[in-house]
Amino acid sequence: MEAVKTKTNDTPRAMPKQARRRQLIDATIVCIAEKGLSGTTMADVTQQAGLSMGIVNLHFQRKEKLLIETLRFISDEYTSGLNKIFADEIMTVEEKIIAHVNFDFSRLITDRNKLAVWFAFWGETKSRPTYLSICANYINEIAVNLTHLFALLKDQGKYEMVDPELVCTCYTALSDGLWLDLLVTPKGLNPSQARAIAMHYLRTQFPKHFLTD
Amino acid sequence: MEAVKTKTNDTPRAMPKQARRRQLIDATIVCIAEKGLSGTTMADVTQQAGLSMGIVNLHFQRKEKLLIETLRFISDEYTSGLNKIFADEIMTVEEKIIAHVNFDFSRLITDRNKLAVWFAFWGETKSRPTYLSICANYINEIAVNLTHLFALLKDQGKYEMVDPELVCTCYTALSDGLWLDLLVTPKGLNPSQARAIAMHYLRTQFPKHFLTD
DNA sequence: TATGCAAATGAATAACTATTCATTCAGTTG
DNA sequence: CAACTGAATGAATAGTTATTCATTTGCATA
Repeated sequence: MEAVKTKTNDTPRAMPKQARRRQLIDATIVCIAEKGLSGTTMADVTQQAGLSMGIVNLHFQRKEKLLIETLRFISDEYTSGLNKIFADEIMTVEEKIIAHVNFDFSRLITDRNKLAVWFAFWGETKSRPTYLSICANYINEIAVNLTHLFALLKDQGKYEMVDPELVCTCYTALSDGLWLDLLVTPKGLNPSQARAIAMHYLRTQFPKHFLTD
Repeated sequence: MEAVKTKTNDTPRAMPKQARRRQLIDATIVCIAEKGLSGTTMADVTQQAGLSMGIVNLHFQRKEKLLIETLRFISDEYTSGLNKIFADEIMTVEEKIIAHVNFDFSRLITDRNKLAVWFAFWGETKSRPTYLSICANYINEIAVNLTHLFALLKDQGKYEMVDPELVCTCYTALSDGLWLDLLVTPKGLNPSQARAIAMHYLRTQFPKHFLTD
């Protein structure tokens, strides 16, 4: 790992608290991606941020809290992106679903550093319920919203045999698996191919829709 | 974590080397599931195995080697199960694919302790190429075999539009995602439901097959 | 430009964990 | 059954990493 500063070159003393916290979270994401969750030390994070040892404890009290805030940051970023789509009042149902897929495989979300953080935490979920509780709410909320969109599309297209809840579970699992693929074997699959696979699945369920790519 | 011995109650001195190694690997799986990869110490593992501190270094030299052997064990278990199916000379193509799916969602594979180990290692893959290299071969081999089965089924059923490679990638990602679901939210999905979702996908690709459940 | 003060530093400390190895132990052999 | 052998033990050691806090720094205000 090169000791490159994650944010700005200089270190203005009076940077707003929030910005410094964000700087440390960014550094943590890079470190987890490069050294793994178990290999990330306080020295690594602070060096990556271009700051001194004590800084994490100053802003987050304990290492564990920094990790939790890092997970929360990534989790919020994902949730809020999707919520914008769900709340939109102009897009059609079909457009919203496409927007959802596009977001899932956008640069923002398929950034390999962030994917590494996601899976690092998922791998520890069984032993640290805190990690799960941070994500549990958003997982459920998204499932409800996405299932609703599929139900609307089912009505619109007279897809008698479609089970919206099943399609939601299947799509969600599929995108999780595709993310894993993007993280683990980046040479094998790129984000736009992953997106195409997700669309392929949706077309099998709603053959009259999603034909425009 | 209760300090329950993973294997036998007694500790026969002259246990074959291989059995003692296996006992330590079993203990490691339990520890990673219960404390996470980053939280698993040598003291945890040896206590879980009901043995003494020095035993891991005696049999594996270093902690890292124990971890690698644990991943290799789980990886081999999966690969060899599938290879038996691929090599079978009696089953039809359709039966082999069903057997593959059944294996993917069998007790042996959906054991939450083992799933926790899988994802713990996936999460560290980007930072530890060794972990990836252990799995890279088998990932590729399985993909080749499974794609071949799909290609055969395509011919048999005259499924003009099916792309076997795409179906393989999609099925693989889907099962990865379903495993993650089983690990993270066991209340939400059980193995037989997960299996049903995988079959649901295959039916959409090969509608004339896989109708018997 | 002096004073106050919160932010930041990093050497020192405390806590933890992997590894070592002299010793003990249990089974085997002559 | 005494001597031998290799497995197993676990206290001691070496190494690593989180956390603390006395001190320094840079900015804001008077």
